Amino acid sequence: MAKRAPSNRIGISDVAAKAGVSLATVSRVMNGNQSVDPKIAARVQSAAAELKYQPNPIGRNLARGKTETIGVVVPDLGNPTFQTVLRGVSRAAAQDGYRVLIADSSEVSSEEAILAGEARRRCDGVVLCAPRMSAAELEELAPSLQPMVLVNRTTNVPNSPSVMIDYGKGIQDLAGHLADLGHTRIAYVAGPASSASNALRLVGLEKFSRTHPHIEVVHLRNGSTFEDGYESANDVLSSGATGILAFNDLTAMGLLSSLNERGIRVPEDISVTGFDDIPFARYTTPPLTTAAAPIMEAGEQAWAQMRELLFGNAITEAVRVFEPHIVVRGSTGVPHGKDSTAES
Amino acid sequence: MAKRAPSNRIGISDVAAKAGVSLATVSRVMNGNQSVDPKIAARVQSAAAELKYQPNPIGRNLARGKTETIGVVVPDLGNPTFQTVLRGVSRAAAQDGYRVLIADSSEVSSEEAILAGEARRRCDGVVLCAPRMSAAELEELAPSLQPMVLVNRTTNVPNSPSVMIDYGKGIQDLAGHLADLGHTRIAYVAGPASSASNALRLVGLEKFSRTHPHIEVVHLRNGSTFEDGYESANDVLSSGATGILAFNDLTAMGLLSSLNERGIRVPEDISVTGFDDIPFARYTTPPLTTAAAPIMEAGEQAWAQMRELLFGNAITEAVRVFEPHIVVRGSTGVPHGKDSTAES
DNA sequence: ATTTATTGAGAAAGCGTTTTCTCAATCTGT
DNA sequence: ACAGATTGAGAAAACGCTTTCTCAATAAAT
Repeated sequence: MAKRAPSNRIGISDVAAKAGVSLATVSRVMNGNQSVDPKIAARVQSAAAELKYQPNPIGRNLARGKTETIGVVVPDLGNPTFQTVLRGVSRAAAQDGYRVLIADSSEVSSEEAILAGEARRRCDGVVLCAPRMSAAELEELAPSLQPMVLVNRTTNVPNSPSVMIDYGKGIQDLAGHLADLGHTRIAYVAGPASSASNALRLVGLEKFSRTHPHIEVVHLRNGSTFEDGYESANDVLSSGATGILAFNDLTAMGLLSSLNERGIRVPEDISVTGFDDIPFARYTTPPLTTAAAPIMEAGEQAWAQMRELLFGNAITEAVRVFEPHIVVRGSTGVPHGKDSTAES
Repeated sequence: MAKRAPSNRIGISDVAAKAGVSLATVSRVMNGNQSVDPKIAARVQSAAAELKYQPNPIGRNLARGKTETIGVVVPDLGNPTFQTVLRGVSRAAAQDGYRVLIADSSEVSSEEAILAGEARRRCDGVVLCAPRMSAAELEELAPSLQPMVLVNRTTNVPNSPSVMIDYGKGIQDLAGHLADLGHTRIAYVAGPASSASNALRLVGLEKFSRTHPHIEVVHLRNGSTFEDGYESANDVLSSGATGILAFNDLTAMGLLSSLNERGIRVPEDISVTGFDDIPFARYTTPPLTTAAAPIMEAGEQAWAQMRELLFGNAITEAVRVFEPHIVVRGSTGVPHGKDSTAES
């Protein structure tokens, strides 16, 4: 791009001309550099104001070698979890004057690495949500993405902090809640096998079983949608469990719906819990006991980690863990036959 | 930024050196310029590949005067509507190799104009969702934002296309559906007064009343949340209407919940409709009759409009309107006393 | 075989800033 | 008053590319 187009946009040189100073001085004034005579500074300021001069960020980016923008890579912008992470990151970053570029791989995981790389080149750093990416691929990719922070997974690549939701702890707490109520046979209606957060729940249940040997935990395969939950009813009933841990709120609602149609009372006959505390969880009949994951906070912390990487002195190597907190509503209660809560 | 930091990142000059050609040639090869000897091109390609050279988009942006990025300004990233618009824009733009920078004003409407301007300077164009901005302010802002496309509002500033959801048509169709079922007294439980889409619904109802003079339409003030819907039950019942048009699915669900508690049967005693067709609308009891707004399509079309502005030959001045389509489920039926549908 | 058209690649001028370098002018201390 | 320390502003180099300009080397035409 050479001498074409007289570039109507007004630039730093226009201001310099109007104020009768050099480009360098204008730049200094615009950046609040102190080493400039207040008188001249004022002259530049007013010239800039009169011309409504706005520095061109692109030129600035090149000169400074940074964009004040970070990329957020998500596998699916339609997924409420990632929407919320995105929102948390965006809000927190905005506080520090940073913007967010989105890279939605639309579930095409083969594109993920490329997309992340492109985003990284345009930005000062990347927040990566890539639950399905293999550990090996991540390990290879991570160094080229730094500064990078991971969401809901970790890697042992140096200088790659993470924020995590402790799904294992959440499911443990829910199981504990059912145990406290007196349930002795609990069923976990699992999510998709490929889901990383499902794996974390399984680890949590493992731990639960070890600390509660007298409680039977049966595992049922299932999915993550309302329909999956609906269709799990047969398995649930034949499992003989009185307390059901659904994979998430959606499947819990599906299950609730099916149980309701069959005339099975919740929580009198069967207790049901969800996970996530989506907005509608409180409006089901009965309102759903669930574990609320502080996803937005996680997003905000992802920015905090990124900020550490960008301007931090200390070498951050942290994994910040967020624990879901359970919210008890009407879908859980004392199992049939018992008539008093048994607090542990 | 002068001679500091030997800039470890490999650049175009490294490739040029390795391939034994000039920078210009490397650039030409990287951009698929035909006027380069295939032999040399191959040499450059392999040099680039060996060095894993990736062009720096920032330098490229400056040289080309464009970023292949568009900004999407939304008033609240937590609002499902804007999330969906964002997703639609992002997906469609990605098809053409464009990325999206998000600018969330977090409901601070005083910041909206500034944010939009900043986004514009970093991007090649802006998709603006600013339902609350005054027409005057928009008119003043619009020229400085172009190329710009508006979502769910219009302006008479030249070259400022829009995509719109026709909320008026949607509510008319829902009212028409109730009329067809035989309802003669219909209540509209309005949304927030400040809401632009509420205003559009009112206009639609106006039109409906004109074409259906024999049907009474009463207006009730209300809000946009589940709770608002729940609390509207008294007004609804005392209105004497048998068909209720709730502002949206959320308020409809609140109303449904309250009616259910009072033992009022839906749709036998009262028919209820929502608006939006949120994912849970199909899972209420009874499943909710509602109007589905094709928001994601609108987002996709917003990109289509933007593309026209960016590379289009014709001067686009279009307003693209998307009509909601009603989806009839179990929450509407023939009013008490009638026993057959009366098709119009 | 000589002139003209064509292809192809290098040199260099941007793109709009920031920042280093440089040097004149003003200030300090004695 | 004079050498040395400061302050302050302009000139120019960078940032990493793209693209025009220019010109040598071929191919085509007479």
